[in-house]
Amino acid sequence: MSTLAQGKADLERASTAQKVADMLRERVLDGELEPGLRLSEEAIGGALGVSRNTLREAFRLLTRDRILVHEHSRGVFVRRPTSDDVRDLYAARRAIECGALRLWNDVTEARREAVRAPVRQAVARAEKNDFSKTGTANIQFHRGIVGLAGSARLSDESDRLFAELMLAFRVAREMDAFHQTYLPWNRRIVELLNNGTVEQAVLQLDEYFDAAERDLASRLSAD
Amino acid sequence: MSTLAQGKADLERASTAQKVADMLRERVLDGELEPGLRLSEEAIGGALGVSRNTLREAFRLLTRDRILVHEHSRGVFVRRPTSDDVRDLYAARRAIECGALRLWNDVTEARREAVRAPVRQAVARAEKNDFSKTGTANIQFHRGIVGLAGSARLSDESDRLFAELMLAFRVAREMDAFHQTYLPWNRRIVELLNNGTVEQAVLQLDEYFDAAERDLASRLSAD
DNA sequence: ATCGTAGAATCGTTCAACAATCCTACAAGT
DNA sequence: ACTTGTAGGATTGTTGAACGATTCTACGAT
Repeated sequence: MSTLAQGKADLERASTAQKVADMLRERVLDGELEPGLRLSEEAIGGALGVSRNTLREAFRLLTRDRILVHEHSRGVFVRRPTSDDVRDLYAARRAIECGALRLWNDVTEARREAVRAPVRQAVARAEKNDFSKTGTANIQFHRGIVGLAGSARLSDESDRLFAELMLAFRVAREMDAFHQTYLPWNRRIVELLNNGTVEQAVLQLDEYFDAAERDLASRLSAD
Repeated sequence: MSTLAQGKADLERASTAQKVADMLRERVLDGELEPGLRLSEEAIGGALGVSRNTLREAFRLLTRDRILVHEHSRGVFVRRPTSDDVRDLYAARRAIECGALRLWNDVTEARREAVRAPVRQAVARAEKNDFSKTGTANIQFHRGIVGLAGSARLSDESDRLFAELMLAFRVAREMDAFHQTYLPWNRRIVELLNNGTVEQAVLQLDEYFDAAERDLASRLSAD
């Protein structure tokens, strides 16, 4: 049954615009297309071999994800988050994740494990001096927290917030070092959760956001 | 300054696709276009005097807002929320609004007033047996709660959730009566907040979501 | 140095066309 | 009666070209 559902999902993923959007999203998040860069319809469309109309549909999709910004009669640009954007992003995450973490005792064990596992793995890698996937591990931890709420819509929106935050990290040029700093924090939160002191964990998460926001915002405003 | 910013916003609001999307959104939320209805590109485009490509851009915008659903090679349809959708929507609202309400003591007085005012007005109208705007008042109350978080992104996403919920109400055919039922609840929450017992208010809000979700979901599944 | 303007480049929108896909209805077989 | 197969029509997906509208660039005037 699940394989059939998967197959159906694959089939539905046709749409040229969707594929173009996926490719562009990857390029942006990988850093090949730098924040602030303008994406010419003619240039990109020609390079990818799709028509202008189709490309514009792809642009719309990425604008929804806040990866691109659209300026009327000027074109689309790779988003370049400001310190105000960072403030807004962390305000959203604070409400969402603290609200979700509060539900810790009401959810299935599988959902709780989705929070613990990324931290456990990150700790294991750190002990072997392997800091390669430290960025994605941190994000997995927070995705797990959002997942506690049990809403696909909320998880999707959070993914968009994370993607936008990745752009901010790129502008601040502090991607890896940044995530690395906050592994101890994640670890402490998981310990508090395992001890059953959920309210304490929420407060700790709140403090994490304070610190992270200040750190990132200062690097951006200095620019 | 604010008038200049307003003027700029008006100028930027050009875009035919945007205007078409706004018109269609209104028609759907007013109930002229019923949930489940298929929107033919040719028919709608002809009636509104816009080309197919422009109309398709408008469709994309409304798909982002979850007002329409797009099925590959089949067209776009007015969304028809299921009981699973309702479950997901309330799960998202629970996390967001409970997370935001938690911040009651940390925000400006203006933000707190945006929560109190809608309830006060609704109470005043109810005493005069005026139940005309009871629906929008309830939504304004919850918009105020989300606003406590201070994130434009979160408020925008919440508006999308509210719009989707309006569609669910329409399917359940219980729009006004539904909102009316929950005015006492809102009132109690505001009282708890004014008493300084924020944690109590959060719990009360949580219960409200439980009751509202059960109520609406049962009406949908019966259909 | 500031301002204004002509020209180039690019976007916004429309139109027409064709391939790909879906829906409908009807015929054939069990 | 129920499923299966198959044509035909209708609708969507995508392309390409075209033209007015807007923005950008560079050059010259004050």
